[in-house]
Amino acid sequence: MFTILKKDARTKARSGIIQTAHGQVHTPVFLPIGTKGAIKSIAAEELRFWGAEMILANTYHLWQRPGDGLIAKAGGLHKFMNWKGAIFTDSGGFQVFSLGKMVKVTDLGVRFQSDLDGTTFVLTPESSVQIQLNLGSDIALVLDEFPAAETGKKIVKGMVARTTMWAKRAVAEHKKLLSGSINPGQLQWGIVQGAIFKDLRKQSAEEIRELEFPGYCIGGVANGGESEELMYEAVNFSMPHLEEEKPKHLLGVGTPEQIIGAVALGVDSFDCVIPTREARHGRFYVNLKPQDGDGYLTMNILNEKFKEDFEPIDNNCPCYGCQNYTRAYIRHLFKSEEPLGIRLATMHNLRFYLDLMARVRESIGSEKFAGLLKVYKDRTNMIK
RNA sequence: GGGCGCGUAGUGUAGCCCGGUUAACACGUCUCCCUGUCACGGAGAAGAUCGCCGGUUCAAAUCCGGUCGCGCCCG
Repeated sequence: MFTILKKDARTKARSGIIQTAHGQVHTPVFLPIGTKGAIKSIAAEELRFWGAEMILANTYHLWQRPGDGLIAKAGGLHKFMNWKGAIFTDSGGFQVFSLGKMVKVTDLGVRFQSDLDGTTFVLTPESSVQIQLNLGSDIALVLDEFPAAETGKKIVKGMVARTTMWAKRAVAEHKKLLSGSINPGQLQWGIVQGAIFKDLRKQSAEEIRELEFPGYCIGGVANGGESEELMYEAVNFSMPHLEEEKPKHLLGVGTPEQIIGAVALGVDSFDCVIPTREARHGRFYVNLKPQDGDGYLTMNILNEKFKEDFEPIDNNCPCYGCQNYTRAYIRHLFKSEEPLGIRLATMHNLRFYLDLMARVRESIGSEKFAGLLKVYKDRTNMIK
């Protein structure tokens, strides 16, 4: 169930509410990534306190360890990790594909060797549904297949066809098992593929739309190497063929400017490793000073220029690290490989992303969104 | 006083015996990268007149002499 609250006058941006079995999710929204049932270094309560309403967890990793059976025994992933909000689960396909050469894809599913112990497993559209039902997530994705960057059209066409076929099987399996599962309120969303090809995106969207999912993902845009323009094109090629009143998620995206750009195209939700992974590598996302207006910059705290800088990362940031520690100290933590550095950076970057999305939500329906969009577009142009 | 060993980037070492293009390696330092998270990871760069002086040689970190410093042993 998705309710659109406001629409932007000049762009396709809208704000809304996704109703899940574990509460409301206000869109546009960013989902912090908790691959293995944990946002690295962050407790569920903290994330909740900062206003996060939905996180992404990963079917593949939880299936492999500790196993979806164990999580079902725990009463589902929400209880297991003590997360009171909504959970969005990936199908597991992306991780299997990223394992590399051990993978063999057939119509049945994806066969691969586990990276934990080398055992051969097969992930099928059906088993992906079963695992996600055991996890009890609120939004589950169907298994899909997608190409690496710069794959030929013929191959992509085959992947689109297989994605549709798998989606049909996933729908059937979900219908069969949902009512007896841990979370009977689980929603299943479809995924549009088709890489950068206009007609294939259209075909994929139309075929997936026929299956009457309550929401959609646009996939295959964040596998690296592709330019920002191609990414927006892939979104634009897909959106017109999906119902306006249903929520859309852009898988794996992205930088702040990419997210705002996609919001302007009508996308409602996002997930990305950037804020958390880059935090672990010492990069902080920092808003410009209030007098300088909207926009941001990044700060590599490992840089020598911060060695004797006794100011906070960001004077105007309410996060724990900015309220209590200096750049010099946090740099020291990173240099000394003290885990506290990673934790402070992760907290900071997640708050940056969450606060940015809150500002985006507030701006939609007023003149402000166009201004925000312009600032971030300028930044994109500047970077290019 | 005598004997032996060691002095090579910030640190620790390799190369020396059997001289030969821009002296190698690790850690550290610096910069960049990260897009449905095997990820506190990946890539690149800077940094040494080889303790000092002299000799042999076409050519010396490498061989020879001296010298300084450090360590150990014997008196």
